[in-house]
Amino acid sequence: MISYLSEINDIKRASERALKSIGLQVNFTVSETTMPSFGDITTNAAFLISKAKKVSPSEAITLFLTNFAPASQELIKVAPHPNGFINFWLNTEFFNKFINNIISQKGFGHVDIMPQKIAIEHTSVNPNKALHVGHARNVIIGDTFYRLLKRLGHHVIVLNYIDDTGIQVADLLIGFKEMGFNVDGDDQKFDHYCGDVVYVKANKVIENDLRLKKIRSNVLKELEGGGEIYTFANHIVSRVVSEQLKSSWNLGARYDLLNWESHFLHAGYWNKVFDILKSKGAVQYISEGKNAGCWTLKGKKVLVRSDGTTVYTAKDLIYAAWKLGIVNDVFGYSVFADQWDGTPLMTTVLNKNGVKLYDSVDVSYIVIDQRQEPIQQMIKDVIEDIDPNKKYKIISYGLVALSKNTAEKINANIGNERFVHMSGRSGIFFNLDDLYLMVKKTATEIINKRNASLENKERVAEGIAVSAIRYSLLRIDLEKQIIFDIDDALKLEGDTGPYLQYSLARAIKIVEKFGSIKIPCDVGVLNSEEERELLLNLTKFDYKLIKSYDAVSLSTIASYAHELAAQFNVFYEGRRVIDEKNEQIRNARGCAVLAFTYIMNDLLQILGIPILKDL
RNA sequence: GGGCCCGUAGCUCAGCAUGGAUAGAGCGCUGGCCUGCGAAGCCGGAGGUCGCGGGUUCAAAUCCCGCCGGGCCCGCCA
Repeated sequence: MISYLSEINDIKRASERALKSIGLQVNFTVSETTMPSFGDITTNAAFLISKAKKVSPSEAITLFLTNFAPASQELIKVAPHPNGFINFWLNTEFFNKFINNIISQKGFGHVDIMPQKIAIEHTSVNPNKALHVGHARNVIIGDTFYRLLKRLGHHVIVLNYIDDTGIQVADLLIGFKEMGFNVDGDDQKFDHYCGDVVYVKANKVIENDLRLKKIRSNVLKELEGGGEIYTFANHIVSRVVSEQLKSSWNLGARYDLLNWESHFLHAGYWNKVFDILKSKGAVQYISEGKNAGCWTLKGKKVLVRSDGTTVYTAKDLIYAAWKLGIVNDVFGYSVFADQWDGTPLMTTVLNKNGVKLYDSVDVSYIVIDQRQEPIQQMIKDVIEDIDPNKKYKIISYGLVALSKNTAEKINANIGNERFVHMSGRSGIFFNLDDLYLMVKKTATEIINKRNASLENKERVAEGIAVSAIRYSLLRIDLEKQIIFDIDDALKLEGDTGPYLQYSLARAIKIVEKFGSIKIPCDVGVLNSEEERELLLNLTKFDYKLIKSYDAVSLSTIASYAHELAAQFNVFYEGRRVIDEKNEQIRNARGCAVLAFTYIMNDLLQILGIPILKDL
């Protein structure tokens, strides 16, 4: 497919040949320009020639150009700038080829990349509580990266790991078993009831009660063993997970498989993994010092305690090894739930009579918050050391905290602090479901004010809520801490998800009213700056996707989508389409608008933003 | 003490991968634009020592070093 990317690559190859024939091998760049007046693509090759050959910039340019012969010469005009840059303009033929391709295949189509088998794990929230806005960041990052991988043509499986044998679940169980909380819940959603009421209270009491602490450690042991308590836990945990899933699904996320910590333990995975670790020399036995009697990673991090039990990191290692096929899969599989997109969500089962489902992958991504990065880094080192053909990739993101204003709204007093970190234990968190309902309510109010006769108001308000929430978390760089503010979250104008939906809706309306477009398109008549900029940016679709993938930067796609939408809006305000008198121009603009709808549609799909024809 | 991340306009953020030519958005403030494809929009104005200092370079918001400020991690917890 011809695109901005294909031309950049062509110019790169041609420049390499040119430099080679001059006798140079230097690290030049071919990149986007900073301003429209500098052309569409630029290279710094002449600077480097000038320096290496000790000639003037203008001589360097001449030297370069006499040896420069791109394959698609007819699509590019070269425009050297006296100060030393060599700029390139993409010409009408290029844009016509691109636009006609998009229109004939109703979209951009295949992106050129080597497909891989990939697993991505995200969400993985302890099953004792509801998802809060911090978890939402994890879900949205994971789901969007999944959508990007999928769009690029990779074979992807989405995993969600349930730690059903941990201390948080144990606390919850004690709340039910020992403290008299009603297992049937009250009238709120079961995950909210467990997290907001039972767990918070149970944890507080247990921490100050020796008897209950003792019971808790027994519960923990029994959970790993799989007795009567485990059956009870299973019942509670499944209900919580089912409710958590509803929250994720609301945001447009989906999964392929649930993995349970208890299944890995009951299937005896640790011994298999431990054997491999020992045989590869990845673990060390410590015979003296404070870690005497323990097995460690890198001689530091304890994996197996002196009493022979394992620490939590061992479970992460088991899971990592299983994902990448370093240990064999012994599970059976069955359907856990049907999802909104029509796909089944599978779960492992311990009796292996189900079909084989999981085929180990070559690359595994895990989405985690920054606090867990060091330990995951250690796991990555160990795993990639054991099998260098496998890749264990970490996507980490900054924590989501609550602004002072937001904390006060959930009755948390934070004194003079500017923000507060969320904590399930102390009851300081902002539940995702609450956020969703609040944004939906605000959207409904706006709809009633501006577009009261709209059909499906409920569905539209939901679509707006999803877009606002997803976009606001995606537009911010992964590394950055987010201080969540509910008032900001309820703003639906400006650089927001609804802005993208709105621009696409406008474009779709034009396409509907336009009538039939004559093909092939000739967009050569669109020579105003705003028209050309729109066309140019459309051609950058695969360039931006690949950049986003390579750098694991979802804000790259978010800003690209925003930029495109803004350019479309400028075009929309400045140029008429349907009632344009000049038939040639009218048709060309119709082509541009149609191509915009295809590309924007694709981008919103990747961002997980619902496409609304009316809002 | 060791390590990781962040610092760009009053506020929230792009830009940094691969150094480049006039640093961009949104919110807020302010002045305009609906008898015309949807005003959740568009156009204009005010607002910037790119945390500070040094270094590399023809060229630094971008790379390197140091410092300051903010956040986080460093358990035989999970």
